[in-house]
Amino acid sequence: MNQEIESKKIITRFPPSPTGKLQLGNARTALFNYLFAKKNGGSFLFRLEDTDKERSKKEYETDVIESLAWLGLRHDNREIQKQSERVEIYKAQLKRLVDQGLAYISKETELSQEPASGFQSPKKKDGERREEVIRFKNPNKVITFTDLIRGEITFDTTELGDFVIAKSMDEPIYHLAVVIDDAEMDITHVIRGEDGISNTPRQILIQEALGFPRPLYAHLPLILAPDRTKLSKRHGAIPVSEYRAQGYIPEAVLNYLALLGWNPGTEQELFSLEELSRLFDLGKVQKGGAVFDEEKMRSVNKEYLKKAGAASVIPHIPSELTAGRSVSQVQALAGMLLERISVYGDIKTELTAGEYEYLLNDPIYAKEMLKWKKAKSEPKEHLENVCSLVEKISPDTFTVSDIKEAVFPYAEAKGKGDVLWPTRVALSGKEQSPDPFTLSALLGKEATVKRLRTAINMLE
RNA sequence: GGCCCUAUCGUCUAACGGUUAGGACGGAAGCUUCUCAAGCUUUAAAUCCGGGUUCGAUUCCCGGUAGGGUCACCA
Repeated sequence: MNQEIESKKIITRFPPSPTGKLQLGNARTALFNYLFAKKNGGSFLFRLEDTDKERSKKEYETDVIESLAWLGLRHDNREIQKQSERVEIYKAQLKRLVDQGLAYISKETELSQEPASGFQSPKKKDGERREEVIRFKNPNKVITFTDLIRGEITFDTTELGDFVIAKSMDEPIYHLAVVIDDAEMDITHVIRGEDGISNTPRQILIQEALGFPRPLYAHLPLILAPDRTKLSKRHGAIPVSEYRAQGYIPEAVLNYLALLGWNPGTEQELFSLEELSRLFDLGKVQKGGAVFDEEKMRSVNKEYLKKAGAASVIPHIPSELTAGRSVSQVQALAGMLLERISVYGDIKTELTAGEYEYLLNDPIYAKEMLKWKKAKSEPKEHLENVCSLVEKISPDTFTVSDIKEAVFPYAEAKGKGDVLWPTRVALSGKEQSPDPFTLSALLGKEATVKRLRTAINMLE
């Protein structure tokens, strides 16, 4: 059977249900499906599994579609297929099963046919139970399938009992719908999360009853929260759209996600989507779950930020910081910010934390701070001299390099800390800040001179 | 609890049976134009346990232990 699949064009799919925003774990599943298809010259298809009418929402549908587009994972089917629009197809197949005696309409009495076990499902009470459902007639056989990542997996399906495959002839349950959709879309490889392993045997049972070919399966390791349990909406999972809002670069997110559970076997860590599409190999996918590490993702994003350069930062600078500044001042600002952030949104965060207060208002500080702790000389004279050096620079060439050229020789002659520390404090009012040359360029000649004079006056 | 899956530094991971067990993030230390940031250098840190197989096990097999997943008229 596998022979015949291998000769066909490879088709993978990503079938989220619009019952929540697109989470990182789902995004990685989509990515791996995308990469596997591209690597093998196949297609990557997208469909929405919205058979659950109560929980599916338009809002989530939009989020999922937009998040996927933002990440740049384009699917090859033009029209997005929705299960809710295919009820007639499911109905026809359901009817076939019932007619052939492979499924039956079950009158649900007080005693259901759930397999007996000590485990009590806490969600059993959810929703009203129908008086009549369609159950699959379980042939009670042992199913063995090959998982491309884990090898052979065997289940005895007897414990599944006659499971429900539809709430009514018009309302198929997930297991039925996936099997039919995958067959109709000619899906050759089902690549999904590890939590899908236990669904596989019942889906294979349905496939066999319907006479559909069996796709190849690959179950990806889960993405875990720091406590090593599955990342879920109520447990640490953050939607892709949230990372987008925080100012992550989509390629960086994809890059990080690719490395969660996979690596090419080399020490390379930065890849474009094209490179990933070339290098990806299901055989090199990890078996164990991987803890999501936001720090690592931030550091990957920082690498992308560096490649994007200072110019890319400019559109992300809040207007309060750019207001009243010249083009060159804004460029200097972008350069300064680039060194200090990992994602664009950090600018806003740090601004809110007061990190860039000196860019908005004249600093307020105690005059004692003007003296460097290891100073060997008084700061007042140095500030006066620096001020007059600065005043000689043309406001048109008031750049970091020109300012440094004018002031640095003096600082070297008199003691760098003795000169630079008070200058910097006069400009920023802070013990920790960018260097005084950068600060001057950011503030412009007028403000720089004004702040230096204020400091000199404080020392009178 | 039944069934299924998994097991290398704190985290993500490399090592087609033979390596001083490598890299990255994070940590520590140092260097760099005063402080911060950035950068550079150095450094600490791991093969879950017990049996096999083998001249030799991180690697193969078995058992244990631990962790996870799943047990819906959700997907």
